[in-house]
Amino acid sequence: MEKETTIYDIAKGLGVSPATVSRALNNSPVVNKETRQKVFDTATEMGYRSNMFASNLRRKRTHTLGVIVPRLNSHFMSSVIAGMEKVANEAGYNLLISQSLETAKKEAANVMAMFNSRVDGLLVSLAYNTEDISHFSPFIKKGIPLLFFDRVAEHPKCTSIVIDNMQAAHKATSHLVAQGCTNIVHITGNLKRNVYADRLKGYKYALIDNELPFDDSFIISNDLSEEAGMEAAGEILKMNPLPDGVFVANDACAVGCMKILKQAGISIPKDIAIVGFNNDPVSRVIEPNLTTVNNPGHKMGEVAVRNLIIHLDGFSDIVAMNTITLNSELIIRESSLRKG
Amino acid sequence: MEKETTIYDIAKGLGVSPATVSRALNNSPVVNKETRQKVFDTATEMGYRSNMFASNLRRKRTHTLGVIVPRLNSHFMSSVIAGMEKVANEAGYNLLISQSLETAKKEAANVMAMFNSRVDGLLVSLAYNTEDISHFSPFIKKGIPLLFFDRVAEHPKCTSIVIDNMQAAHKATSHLVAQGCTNIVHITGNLKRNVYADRLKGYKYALIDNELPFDDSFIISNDLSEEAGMEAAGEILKMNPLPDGVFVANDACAVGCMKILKQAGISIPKDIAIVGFNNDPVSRVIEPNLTTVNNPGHKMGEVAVRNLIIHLDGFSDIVAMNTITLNSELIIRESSLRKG
DNA sequence: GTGAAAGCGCTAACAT
DNA sequence: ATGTTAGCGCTTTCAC
Repeated sequence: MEKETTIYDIAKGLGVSPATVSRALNNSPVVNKETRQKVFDTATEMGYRSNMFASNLRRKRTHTLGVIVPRLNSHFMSSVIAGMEKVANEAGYNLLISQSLETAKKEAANVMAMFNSRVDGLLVSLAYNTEDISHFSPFIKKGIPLLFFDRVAEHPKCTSIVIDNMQAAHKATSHLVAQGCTNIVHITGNLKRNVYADRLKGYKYALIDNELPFDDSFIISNDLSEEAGMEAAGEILKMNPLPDGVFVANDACAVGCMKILKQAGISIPKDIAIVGFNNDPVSRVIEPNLTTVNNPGHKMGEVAVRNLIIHLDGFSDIVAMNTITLNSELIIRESSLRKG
Repeated sequence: MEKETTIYDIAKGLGVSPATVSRALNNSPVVNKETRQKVFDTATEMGYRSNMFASNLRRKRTHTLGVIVPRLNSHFMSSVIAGMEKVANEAGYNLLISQSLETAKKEAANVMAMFNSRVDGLLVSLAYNTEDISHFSPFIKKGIPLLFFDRVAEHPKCTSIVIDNMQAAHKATSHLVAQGCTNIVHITGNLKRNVYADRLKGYKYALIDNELPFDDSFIISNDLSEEAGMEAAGEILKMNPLPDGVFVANDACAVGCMKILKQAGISIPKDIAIVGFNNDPVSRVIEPNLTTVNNPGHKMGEVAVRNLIIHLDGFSDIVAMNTITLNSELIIRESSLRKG
């Protein structure tokens, strides 16, 4: 391994001081244009690369953002990450990504790892079964910005990026009502997570606002996997009378559900109309195409990182803006269209 | 922001030297058992966390692996990343992830960023239009391990992790032949990428081995997006005679193709049998379910990182093992089943 | 088994 | 506009 070039080598080669080289390399406005050009030229020539550790050690900033997500391999999450990476990369930040695999335990371990890696800020979407957020206290105590997205937690010091899940669910359910459904089942996940609790609320209030009865026995709660959707379909088929609409809190589960219903000879949307959530690619492939709520993952990732960086660079009082809500819209497809 | 505890604080509090604290914290065998215990105790008590920059600055290792992928938000890629993250996390390594967005230019920029971040190793899947791999030379020159996966490049100093794309494509095509197809179109991507070149070869040799003619006019080349698949279907519909089989180099494109063919009243698999590639979730949703090749992304990610780490820890001569081939299998579903 | 001290490469006062 | 200097927190010889 050949020796690394340092700013001292450049300084020596150019007959200037290391400080000037450092300033030039960091585009400090005070340094002479010509000097800067010379520094850049010899830096390239000598194969110089900055040593981020030395720099970080001095500056006490890492230019690295931590990201903790439940799982990486869902369409929604990978879109979020893609959006985050884009903005972070453009702003010269790195992303340190880890998955909690939906368990609070691994989430806590990841938080500590992020803490020890001294990330400048942390972006989190909570695991399925996280009960409280005390494991984030090292960040909060130290004043390191902590930002939640999608599956968020309430905390006075933290910003959240979300869509209006309640409103979206309200629209989705009202749409089913408008299509003539009066007997609507809702399939949801762990109600500790805001996204599912809010979607349930939206469903409930939509029924009430449309003067339809709300009944707990019409709520099916599971892990929202495709398999869970197939099982839920089994339950639905046993109901008497058969429901005429199903609002599912994600698309994967909706798809599983539709598969079984179709197998059982149910006509969608004629017998049962279905609405999903997320606008996953499968929603445009399943037949009939699935009505769903577009969940802007890529944008959510962009917004989350942009806000965090603005705050880190000192341009925003993040406390003043505790929740950022992105727009989502209902995408109506054949799975719910019974009229017009 | 309260002051960070350093090893000096621990040393002072304990009446020993910082050197001893450092040794204890790093489990050096020379340090006294009791001293070590005391050090650990006060470290915890004082809320000490190691400063990786100072440590890295001295040790010249980052325990960070760079990953460059074309896009993050495909099922295959996010599975790869999930597998990588799992193994890296367990081994105490961090992952620095960036996307080339399928352009050679951004890929080169990412490579430099990774180089400047001093990753201990680099894992790459090439962009769609990368022509040569000269932009990786900083890594090769410095002897920093460079590992390609899926979309790989030949290089004597680099290991590649792949599936046997040719064999998989051969099986896929032979399967179509076995189902009675004699007129098989192949839709593929940029032939500079090994994955597409090899799949084309497998298709070609399968035809030859089955004594069917190989004809360039049966090759459609595009970017393999769903939209491209829809356009390709248009071309197919213009062919006379109509082909009776289509082997597509990925599932997204196959799905787009199927949508249009079905709209045009073509019966799948009776009129045209279809086989895709990757075993994307959509393949189990499209109707009829798509026959496809399972591409073990999660495993590929695990294997790639595990190999890299073993090499970094000095237990393997990575040069001795230039290509690692994972198993893939043909998953036969209704889209190609015309017999039995 | 432990300590003293040098230095990894960089940045930011402060001085000129 | 540029130079001097003092660390950032850690590891690692070299002594003892």
